[in-house]
Formats: sequence, structure tokens, C-alpha cells
Amino acid sequence: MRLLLVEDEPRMARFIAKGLREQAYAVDVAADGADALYQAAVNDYDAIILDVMLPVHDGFTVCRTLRAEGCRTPVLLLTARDAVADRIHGLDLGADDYLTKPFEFGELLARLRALLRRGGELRAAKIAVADLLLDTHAQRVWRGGAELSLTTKEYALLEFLARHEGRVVGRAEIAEHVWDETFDPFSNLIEVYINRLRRKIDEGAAVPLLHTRRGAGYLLQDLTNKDV
Amino acid sequence: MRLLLVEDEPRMARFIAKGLREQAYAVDVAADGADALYQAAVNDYDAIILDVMLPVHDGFTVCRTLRAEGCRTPVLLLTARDAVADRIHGLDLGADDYLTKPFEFGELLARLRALLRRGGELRAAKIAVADLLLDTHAQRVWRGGAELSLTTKEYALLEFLARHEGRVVGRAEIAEHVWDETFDPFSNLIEVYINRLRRKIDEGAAVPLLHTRRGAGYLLQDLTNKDV
DNA sequence: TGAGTTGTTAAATTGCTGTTACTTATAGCA
DNA sequence: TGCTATAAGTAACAGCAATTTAACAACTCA
Repeated sequence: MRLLLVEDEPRMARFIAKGLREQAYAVDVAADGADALYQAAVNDYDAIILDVMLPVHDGFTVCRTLRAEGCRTPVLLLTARDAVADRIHGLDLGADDYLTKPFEFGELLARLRALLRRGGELRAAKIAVADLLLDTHAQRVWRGGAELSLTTKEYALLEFLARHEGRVVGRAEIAEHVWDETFDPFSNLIEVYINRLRRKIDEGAAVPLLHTRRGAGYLLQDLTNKDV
Repeated sequence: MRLLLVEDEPRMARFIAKGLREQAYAVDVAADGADALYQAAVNDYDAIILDVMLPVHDGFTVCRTLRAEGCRTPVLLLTARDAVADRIHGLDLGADDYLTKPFEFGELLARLRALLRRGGELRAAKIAVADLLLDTHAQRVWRGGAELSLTTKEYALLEFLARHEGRVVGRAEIAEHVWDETFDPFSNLIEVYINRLRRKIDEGAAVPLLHTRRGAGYLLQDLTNKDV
């Protein structure tokens, strides 16, 4: 589990980071809002712990910006004591939980665990791409109402493509997320699976959804639909 | 955008280079420090990706030497995992960012994009020139709302011109940043590609955007629009 | 054992890249 | 003004790398 801690006060940052690392979390620390946004953009964290009092951008701004950019990583807000307005404000802006300073470290851990547990649910359980529907919990797929029967790997590949609807995803990215490190980047396994997926998804359908961008990768989307 | 990848392990080098080329980067590969320094001296790269573990000179030496010679090209350092001292050392020596191995390819791309933007805003993923729109993450292009289908090279050339909107860019510059070391300066390949691009971008459009400046190069801009 | 899944190999196919040969446009100059 | 040299544009094509496809081998799990 990888966390981003956003806290400008060095003593406090060190203290929290140390405690979290003892719990086997991988912790990155950002000292201000700009750095926090950069780190969050560049890394895929499982949760972000965000102090409200920050130089450059305050915690609220950071939180709002993250959500505006489509980041769904759970955010735990650290607010000043008694600042009830802060808490409400924070939750409004897309934070998932808050903790008032000073807090007990055990409580931070407890809330963090809850957040991480719930984190899975924040990720959309259902994904729709045109008339293709994925249920990520049940790992079931429908196209135009009819259920398709996919193997585990086929499903994993499809879910990855669906999570990046409308983006051309390269083979390197696919290999990394759908296969493990034993994947041989010079085999054509990805092509083989794309082929298998196409037959199940697009064969006989009115519109194809899975498109090839020669030299770049693959793209899942209904390209006949203008308003995207 | 042209990159120099410095990595001695052949499998890793090919894997990374392939992934980068999928993102329309022109990539040269150097297998050791001496070669890296030579390549960097001869060519004008937009960024250098530098593995720390190298035969001949290690990555730190290469980085320090580059900076000592006045090279300001952004450097992304690939360090071993948990080698905290390495990171600090690297940033001291003038590297601009680092990534610990093993890394996720998406993270490499994200950091690279940030590096190439050089202090600009973090997510300038879209570039607009009049009614021409490029989405650099998705690698897709629209003119006046309709999507165009460009090949990887066509896209790379267009992105380069778009990044220099309103500036006349010379052939040498284009060759240097859109093609790699295998480019033959006596061929008319650039003219050929400009021609292909024109057909896709400007054919049938009300205003042409891609203009020739005889003896100088090419220019991408809406010249009918006064306030530029 | 047998059905289903995953991964490998190889052949067929597609269409991108870069070359060549040629035409057209432009600027300089007589 | 017209000639000429040079720069730029166009068309056609060959080679080749990327992708698709089919067939099969290896493995897994009941």
C-alpha cells in the first residue's frame, strides 16, 4: 500500500511517516500543495493524507483540484481542532474522511484502514463503454444486453482497456497491468488476446469498439459517437 | 520529442525504447556512459533517461559531466530501489527527477511529460491551434470537431509543429526532434510528410494552418486570425 | 482423463516508412 | 520580362515491420 502524506511541518511529517512505515506502508511526503499535486499526478497512490494548513495551495484547494482532475484516490483530511466548518467544507470538496489535530496515532491508522478498505469501492464497480457493460466485482460482461463469457485474462485485458476508454493504450502499459513481470515483451501474446477479445466483443456487433492504432496501441471506444 | 535512453541491459533497453516509441517519441539508445556523452554532445535531445548502473562511466558521472559541459537537457535518473542516498546524490549532481527500479511504465511516462514541460503547468495534455486539437495523452487529433486518423510519424510531426505554434521551424530542427539518428538529411522525407499532413489537416478546411516559409521552414498557425 | 485456458510459433496480411523520379513554384538575376 | 537555379510539392512504389490469424503445445483444475 502506497501513501502520500502532505504535511508542511517537518517534525510532524517525520513523525507520521515513521509511524506509517512501521505499519509497512510505503510513504512519500510532500511539503506543499504544488508538490502534492505533482506527486499525485505522477504516482498511483492508494490513499492521500492531507493536512489542511499548507503553504502554496491549502488542503482544500489540493483536494478540489484532485477531484476535478478525475483522481479517485481516497483522501483523509487533517483539520484543526473544532474547525467544524472545515470538516464540512472538506467533505464537500471530495475528501473521504477527516481527523482533527491533535489526534492519536492509532486513530489515524484505524481510519486509514477503513479508507483503504472502502477504497476499492470508490473505484467504479460498473464500467460502461457504449453498450458494453462490465461488472468489476462479479467480473461479468454484457454487450447490448447479452452476457459474454470471457476467461480471466480476457477479462483483465478488457477491464484495463475499459478503464482507459478513449485513450490509446500502449503495449508496454498493457503488459505491465494485465501480465506480470514474466511477460516477454517480444512475444505477440497481446495481439493474440486482442484477437480473442475482438471475436467475443465486436463480432456481429453493429459498431466495433476495439480499435488498433498501428505503431501506438489499442483504443476502446465507440468512435461513431460524436459527443466524446 | 526526441529522447536519449542510456541503459546497458539490452532487454530492458529494448523494452523501454519500444514503449516510448509507442508514445511517438523518437528514441536513441546508448549502452554505456561514454556513448551517452558522445550522443548528447552531438544531438539536441529533449530529455535524457539515464540508468545509474552503467559500465565505463556510471550514471552519476555522466550526469555531472553533462552539466559541467553546460548541457541543460532535463535528465531523468533510474536508480536502484531504496537507494535513498542515490537519489539525493543524483539530484545534487543536476538530475531533474528520478525513478526507482522497478518502476511502472505509466509512471515513467508521467514523469517524462512533466520534465518535458519544463516548469510549465503539470497537465498541458491538450494543445489547440485554431480549431485543431491535439490530445497528447490519448494521442488523438481533431480538426473542427472531426477526428483525424494520423500515423505515428505524422502525429509526431504535427505535435512538434503544434508545440511551436506561430514559430517558423526549420527542417534541421524537425529532423532533430521528430526523427532519430537514422534520418538521412539528403532525403526529402520531411516534404513528403508535410504533404501527407496537409492533406489530412488542411484539405477541405476553410483556413489552412500549415504554411511554408521558403528557405526557412514551416509554420503552424491560423494566419487569418489577427490577435496572435 | 478431459475440458478449458494460457502461451507459442509460424504464416498471411496490412499498411507505414522512406525512396525515387518527376513536376511545380519561387526568387534572383540578366 | 523571361531565364535559370534552387526549393518545395506530388505520385508511385518497394521493403519491411506491425498486426492478424490459425493451429497447436503446455498447463491447470476438477
